[in-house]
Amino acid sequence: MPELPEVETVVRALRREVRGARVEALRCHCAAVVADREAALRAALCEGPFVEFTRHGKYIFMVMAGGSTVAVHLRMTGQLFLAGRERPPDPHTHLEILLVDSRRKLVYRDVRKFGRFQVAPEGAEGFVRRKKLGPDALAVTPDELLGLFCRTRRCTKAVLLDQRVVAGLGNIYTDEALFRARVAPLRPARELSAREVRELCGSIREVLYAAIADRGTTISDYVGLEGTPGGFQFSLRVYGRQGQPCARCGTPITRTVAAGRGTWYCPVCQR
DNA sequence: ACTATCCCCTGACGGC
DNA sequence: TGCCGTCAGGGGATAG
Repeated sequence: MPELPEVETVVRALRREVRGARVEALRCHCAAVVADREAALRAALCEGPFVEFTRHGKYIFMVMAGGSTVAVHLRMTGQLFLAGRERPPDPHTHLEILLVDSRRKLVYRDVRKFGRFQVAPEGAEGFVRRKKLGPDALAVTPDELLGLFCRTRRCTKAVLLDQRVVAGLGNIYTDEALFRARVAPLRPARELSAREVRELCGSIREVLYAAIADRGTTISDYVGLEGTPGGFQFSLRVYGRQGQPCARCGTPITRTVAAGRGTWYCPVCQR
């Protein structure tokens, strides 16, 4: 499931490979993945070349020369990759963005169809405000986290998954950051000391940068813009590792449910 | 205002 | 073998 490191990997590749390209045509095979009318998305994408690609949390923003912005969210199983024009669309291919002066196309594939392309008339910053997204997980400060942590009754994991608190963390990196900071996922957020919140904030940044360096995590569906999987799945210390020994103390990793999500942690190291 | 729950969608998996 | 029920999960909608 694409979280911040996977989205950042795609955005960096889009900048490198697609910035400056002009859209020749949009083929839509499934209306469900377009939040607006298909014609509105087509008008935005075809109005001029891609000027820039940006990201906030798990959202990708495609900024067009004409001033339009398109927000893309990959949700659970969305894939955005470049392919040769001759590649036939399979049943899970929902959008094809044909690029001018190139034999390539930008393909959107999504088994579960949870992902969305959405025109953002107010631009990226306005979109972030409208969705009430918190600061990006790579930019959030300990003070910002502390301010929200002491105002809630929820457990720490639930708070970290809340995109209005901090944007970009999903189930995998929340568990991994909590492990690195030695904080138990079910601890009420308001009980964390300022020192623990600082530690957690640092752990979030560390694990996200480490995952970006490995081009993200591929558990099942994620691929980068070139269609290749990430490599960070081999460096996960708790996520999905029920029964396997903790890397720090050897205690078997425990699985529980927090905030309705499968949650893995070390019952000894994490307090 | 805050929090929990349901829903979308499809593939994987377990039970019989 | 094959059928059917259950589960997974991000975020929006809805209900307490």
